[in-house]
Amino acid sequence: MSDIATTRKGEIRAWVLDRITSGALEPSSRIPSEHQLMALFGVSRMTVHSALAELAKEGVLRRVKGLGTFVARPGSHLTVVHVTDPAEDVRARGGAYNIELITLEERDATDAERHIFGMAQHARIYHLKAVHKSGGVAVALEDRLVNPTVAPDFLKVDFTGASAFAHLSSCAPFPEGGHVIRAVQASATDVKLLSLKPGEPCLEIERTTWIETSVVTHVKLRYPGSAYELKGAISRP
Amino acid sequence: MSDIATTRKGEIRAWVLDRITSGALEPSSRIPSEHQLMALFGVSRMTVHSALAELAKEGVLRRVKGLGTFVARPGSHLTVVHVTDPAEDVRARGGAYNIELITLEERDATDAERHIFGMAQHARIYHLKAVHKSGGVAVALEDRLVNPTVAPDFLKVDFTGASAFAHLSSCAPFPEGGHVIRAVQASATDVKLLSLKPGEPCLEIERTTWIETSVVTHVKLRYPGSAYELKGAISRP
DNA sequence: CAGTGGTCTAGACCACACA
DNA sequence: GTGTGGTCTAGACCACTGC
Repeated sequence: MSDIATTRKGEIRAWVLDRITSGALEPSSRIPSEHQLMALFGVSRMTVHSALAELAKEGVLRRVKGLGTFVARPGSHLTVVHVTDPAEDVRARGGAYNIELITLEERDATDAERHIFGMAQHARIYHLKAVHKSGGVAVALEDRLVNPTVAPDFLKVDFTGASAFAHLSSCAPFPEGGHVIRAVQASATDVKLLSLKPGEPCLEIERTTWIETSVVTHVKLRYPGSAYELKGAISRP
Repeated sequence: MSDIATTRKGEIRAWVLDRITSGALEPSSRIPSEHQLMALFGVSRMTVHSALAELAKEGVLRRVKGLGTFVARPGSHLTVVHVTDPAEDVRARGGAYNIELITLEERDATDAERHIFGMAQHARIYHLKAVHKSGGVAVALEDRLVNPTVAPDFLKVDFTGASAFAHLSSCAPFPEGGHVIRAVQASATDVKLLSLKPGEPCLEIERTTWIETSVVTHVKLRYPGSAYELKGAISRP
């Protein structure tokens, strides 16, 4: 038995999950229909539906209208990482945060940048480049492009107090996006700005976020490999 | 307007999301109660509840019994990565997959390993170390510990056909777990086994999964930084 | 056609927070 | 107490699948 099921919905959830983990229900096999579970548990159909819909949303089941409910193929678990804000990271660890601005400007977007943002020719763009420091020690290098349409006040932000991340979160809360995580060798610039040893590995996170159809921001964060790890959980939320 | 809302639930979702993204609803502010939205949209309470519960599960809203429904604080987006199986990765890319076993044994667990697995003294453990190859080229180094209690047949698996990941997925589907992603410098062993240039950065993924209270497996995967990226999406699922 | 899941209704009882 | 969200019921109509 897995959960302490106090509700009828919880009972059904637990029943299904137990039968999967115990092997009684194989991947891709069909589970009883809502009507059958209704009779089995003596509950209304809405209750059964709610339990199964929840499990489907969590990726445990796959439901097909007109066909039935099936155990999802495992093999592609979901790993969740909290998207990080270097400024918050430092503060959460109790460090004395400060930022060293390298670039903060409005300029013409390059072809590649216009492509990322889906902008027309001669579009303008905001560009921030900065080093985040904890107690004077560099912990991350941020290189960020911002869409002026979405965050018109970006250049006026006082980055010593509010981070770019926080400001953009208020302009465009709950964005969608994509990201790439990779290990790279530190460039000469990285070595200088992050005070690294030459050739030291860095963890790079490249992230593009958008809301509706407007790309909000594109950012590359580079962390010293020796001092930074990305932690997360594997879950069915 | 954000979604093409064809259902009443979708209408309510879209209404709430629009009012958040447009700034009409600030973070932490209260949104109308289920009864108020019921009257506003002319729908039953279950429909309103379903829409709001969904948004709460996605992290957009925070609901407190007896108090009300509030806009969640943004600032901690969720990034989702698909947990990867090197064997599946290679096959998905159309490469000719093969595996080179380095170690596959049952042995006494070390103190550190017993601590990870929560095992008693003198416990036994399975240990797999292998290089995954695509068309003869090394793409990943796997170093895996397995709990014999959960996967007693692990040593009998034919790893040329089924991957460790797939076998464990069938023993313990939908596990929970945690993981750490980091950039490391290739060790001498890595250089040899993965045919790297000395000092080349590697992406390392360390993952521990468990089901109920049993730790199932602990694995370290090491990828050449020049050839591997971890991609994912930022989302409210 | 019968069976399935997706959605919706108009009620209900409960546990909780606040005044 | 009132108002809130969490859960549940016993129906209903619909769109879809496979036969």
